[in-house]
Amino acid sequence: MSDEKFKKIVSHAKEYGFIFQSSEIYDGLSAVYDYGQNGVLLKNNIKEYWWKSMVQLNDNIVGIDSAIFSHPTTWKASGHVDAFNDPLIDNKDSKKRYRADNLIEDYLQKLELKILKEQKNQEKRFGESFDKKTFLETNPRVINYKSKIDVIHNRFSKALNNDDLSELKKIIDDCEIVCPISGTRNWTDVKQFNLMFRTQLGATKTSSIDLFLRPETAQGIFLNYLNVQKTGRMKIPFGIAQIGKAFRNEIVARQFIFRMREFEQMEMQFFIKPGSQKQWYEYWKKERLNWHLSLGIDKSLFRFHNHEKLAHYADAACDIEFNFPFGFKELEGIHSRTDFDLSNHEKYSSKQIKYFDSVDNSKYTPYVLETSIGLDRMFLAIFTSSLTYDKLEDSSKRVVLKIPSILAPYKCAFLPLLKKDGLPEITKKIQKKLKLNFSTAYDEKDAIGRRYRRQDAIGTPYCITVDHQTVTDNTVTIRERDSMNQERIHIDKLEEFLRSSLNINNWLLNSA
RNA sequence: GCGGGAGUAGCUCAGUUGGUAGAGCGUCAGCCUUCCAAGCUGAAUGUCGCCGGUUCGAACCCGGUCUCCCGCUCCA
Repeated sequence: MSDEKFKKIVSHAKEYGFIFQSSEIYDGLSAVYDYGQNGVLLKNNIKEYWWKSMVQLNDNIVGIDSAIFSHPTTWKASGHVDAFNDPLIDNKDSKKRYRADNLIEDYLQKLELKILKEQKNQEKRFGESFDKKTFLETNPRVINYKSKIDVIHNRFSKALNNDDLSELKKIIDDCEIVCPISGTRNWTDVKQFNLMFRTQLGATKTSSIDLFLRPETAQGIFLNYLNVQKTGRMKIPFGIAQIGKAFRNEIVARQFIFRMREFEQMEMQFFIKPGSQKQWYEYWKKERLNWHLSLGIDKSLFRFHNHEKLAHYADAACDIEFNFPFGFKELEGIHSRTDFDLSNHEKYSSKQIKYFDSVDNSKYTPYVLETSIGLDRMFLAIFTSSLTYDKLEDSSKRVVLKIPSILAPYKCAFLPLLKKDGLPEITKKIQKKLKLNFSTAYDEKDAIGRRYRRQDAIGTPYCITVDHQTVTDNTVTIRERDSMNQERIHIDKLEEFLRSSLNINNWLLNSA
């Protein structure tokens, strides 16, 4: 059902020049998409709206644009070399895939539980005379389990350190680990999945070093923390914002532009005093939701989702989820990243990354509060929630992209009512005065009603139509996209009209 | 990666048992029209996802491959 809607969204995005599959003439590239002539305008407008709300309206937030390449040690310090490296194994009967390391860990945990069970049984039997220590040291079954755990654990950590995949498989075989679903031991080989893209810096083989394309933009901010803090004379609390591309070799990338291999993030790292993270976490949760609501999108399409399993760097984390056609999914993440990143970079670089707080003469590694929104997901959220099929009174239909007008690719379209009597020339003259300050479109082909519908389909909020009356009194009609209402207005008042209704800061202030 | 479904014009799709492709909408040129896609005239557009095989002959049958969708799996 929402399948249908999703299909329509994808085809509308293509038909009207918003999103094309990348390299389509060569059959495309999996999970890579290009933004078309209208898509790029919408995308840029989203960026601008975010950037202004973050950098321009907050005195204590500055922006940077860091390189996609960074020193390879960055990803060791960040934990991505470890965390983004998964050994996976499939069960051929149940067709389920597991992380090989998780299977072994689960197995080890089961052995521990067995020991505990033995211990509890004995406790029940002997009551107060039960001596835990001697029991654990002398009970033959416990000793057996323990030595088993030791052996497996040793082999396991060795295999992990050496990236020995066949040893992992062997451990799974030796331990007779079965698939929880099928109950069989019919496993494939263990395969290594690295979620980071590799590339080389340097033109010749001998002089080149291996690099990763960044899997998140955040590290570029952490690497520049000292530079920005010192040169910008920044005082905690302060933030660094960035918009940029990130790359992940997702095992399965799906759902149109929701999960792409190359994607763009808009994120802000807010540096704070240790201990204040809870307060700032709540602050940014509220702030970020308000930002979304300021665009006028239905409140019920958003919800918070708290992470139960936290990432390796976080002490609290939640997502702002959006109700996409395929359900509520992450749109933006708000993470309390502690001092994990900065202190690790401190460790790996042997450079001191500290802040001297002259308020209380303390010196500390700042904590970090992150807000990170997927630009492509934001695009998709706007696009899917805006695409509507109106039924008009005369039972005809129209397709309208009811996007927030400040995000629209074109703010207005200039349409001569007829393609004669000098109307096109007058129209172009009026447009010329406004096109410097506003993104505008011009169309003179076909009946006026058809042209209105064309603009509806790409979300143009206003159509300005020039007719014969314009020639005599310099007035034009402004037709509004959603209501289809028309109003006559003098051409000298056009700019003021557009300015007031499309003022970004008004939108932002409305949310505050 | 596994299982299921799909790929024919810009979009949505038709194509009977194999005989080298059509429709609607859209697009383009023009006519007509003083305001909400539906009037008139004319036109363009596809190596039927790609490669190979079977066949006298393949959009259709077979194999491989790429891509998309759904479900698993994964998701700093």
